[in-house]
Amino acid sequence: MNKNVPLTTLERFPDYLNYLRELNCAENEKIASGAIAQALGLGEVLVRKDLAYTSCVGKPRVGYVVCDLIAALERVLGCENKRNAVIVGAGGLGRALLSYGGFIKYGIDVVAAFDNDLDKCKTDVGGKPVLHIDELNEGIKKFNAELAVICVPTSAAQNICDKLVKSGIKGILTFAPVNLKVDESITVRYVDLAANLAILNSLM
Amino acid sequence: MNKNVPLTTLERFPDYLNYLRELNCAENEKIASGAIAQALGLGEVLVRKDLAYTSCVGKPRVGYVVCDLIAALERVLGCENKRNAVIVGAGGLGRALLSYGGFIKYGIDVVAAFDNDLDKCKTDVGGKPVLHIDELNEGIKKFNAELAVICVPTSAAQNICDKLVKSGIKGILTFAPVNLKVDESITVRYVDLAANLAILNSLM
DNA sequence: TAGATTGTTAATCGATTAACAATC
DNA sequence: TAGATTGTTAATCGATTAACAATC
Repeated sequence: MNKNVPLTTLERFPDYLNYLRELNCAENEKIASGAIAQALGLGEVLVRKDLAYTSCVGKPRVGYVVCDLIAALERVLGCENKRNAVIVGAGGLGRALLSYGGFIKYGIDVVAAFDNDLDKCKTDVGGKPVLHIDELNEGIKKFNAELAVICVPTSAAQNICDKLVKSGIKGILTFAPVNLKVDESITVRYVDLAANLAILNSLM
Repeated sequence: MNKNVPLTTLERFPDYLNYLRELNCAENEKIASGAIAQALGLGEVLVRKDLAYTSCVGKPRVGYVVCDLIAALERVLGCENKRNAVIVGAGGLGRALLSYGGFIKYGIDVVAAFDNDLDKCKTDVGGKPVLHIDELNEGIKKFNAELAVICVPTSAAQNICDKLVKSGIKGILTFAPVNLKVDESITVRYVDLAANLAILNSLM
C-alpha cells in the first residue's frame, strides 16, 4: 500500500504484527520499542525507525499503544482491502496452502486451486474447489482473484505465469525455482523451499 | 561451508545452480557472466563478484566452464556432504515436504516426520515414515538427522524447537511465524508463507 | 592484433547503528 | 523534577554498481 516503505522494513512488518497480536492486549495497553526489539531479536532503534513508517507515533516515557500499532501495521500491509488469491498446481504443496487458514489474517482469501490432473479436481480441499487448468482464465475472473501462487513443476512455471498474467493477475508468489519473465507491472515474489534448507545447511 | 561468503551472495547461489543445471551442458561448454545475469535478472558485475566466492575462475573473452561452476557451487552449498533432515508436524505442509523430492539435489535427505496425532502416524508419506512425537529424540539419533523443519502450529513451535536442540539438531527451518529463542550455536531460518503473500499484496 | 570478458578498485547507494536532543 | 523513552541527525557498515586495467 505504501510504495515508499523500504522492502527490508516491509518484510519485518508481519513479524511485528504477529508478535503484537499474540499479546492479546487490553484497550490501551502500551509497549516500548525495546520490548519489541528483544522479543524479535532486533535493535531497538531499528524497531522505532520501522514503526515510524506506519505513521503510528509513540509517546516518550510511555511507548506505543499496542492496538494503534496493530491497526497501523494492518493498514500498511493492506489487511483491510480484502483480496482473493488462487493456487495453481494442486500437488502436496498446493493442497496444503489451499487448506491453510493463515492467509486470512492478512486479508487474503485463497479461493480455489487449479490443476491439469482431472483426478485432483474431484474433491474439495479445506472446503475450496480444485478446478481444471482449462478453467483458469474463467475462474480467475469469476473469483475476482488478483493474486496467484504457483505450485507447479519448474518446467511449467513460465507457461502458467504467462497465463496468469493474461487472466489479469497482478501479483505472483512462486515456489518454482526459476526466474519468471514478466512485464514489470506484475509483482513477483520467490520462495524456494529446497534452497532455504540448502542455505541453512551451508551456514552450519 | 564457507562462513565468509556474505549471506546475500549465499542466498543467490541456489539460483545460479538451478539455472546452470537447467542448461544441461556438454563437458566444457562455457558461459559468460552477462548471460547468467540476464537469465536471472541480476547485474553482471554482481554475478562475477558472487561467483568469485566459489573460487571458480573465469577466462577473459571466454567465460566460465559451466561444469566447473556447477561443481564449485555444489561444494560451497555443501551438496556433497550429505545430511539428513526430519520434519516435525505432519499436517498439510509437513506431509507435502516429506513427499517433495527437491531437497536431494542439495544433498539433503528428508528421512521422516513426527506428529503428536497417532492417526497421522499410520501411513507412510512418499515412502517416508511418520512417527509419533514421543519418538522424536530417539528417531533423530537413529536417523542421524542434523537438520529439522518445524511445521507445527505457532503455539507449539518454541517447545518443539527446544526438544530438537536437546536431541542434537544443529539447523532449524521453521514455518511458524514466531521468533525462536535458541542458543547461538544453532542456526535458524524463517519462512513465513502467509507473510510472503501479504508482502506481495502490499507491493501491488 | 583487436575486442570481448574477466577481476579489481573506487564510488555510490541503502540499511543499520550510534549519539543525542526533545518530551512526557 | 528526574528519568525513561521517543524521534532525529550523523556515523558506520555492507552490498551493489561503475570504471577500468588485465588478459586471453
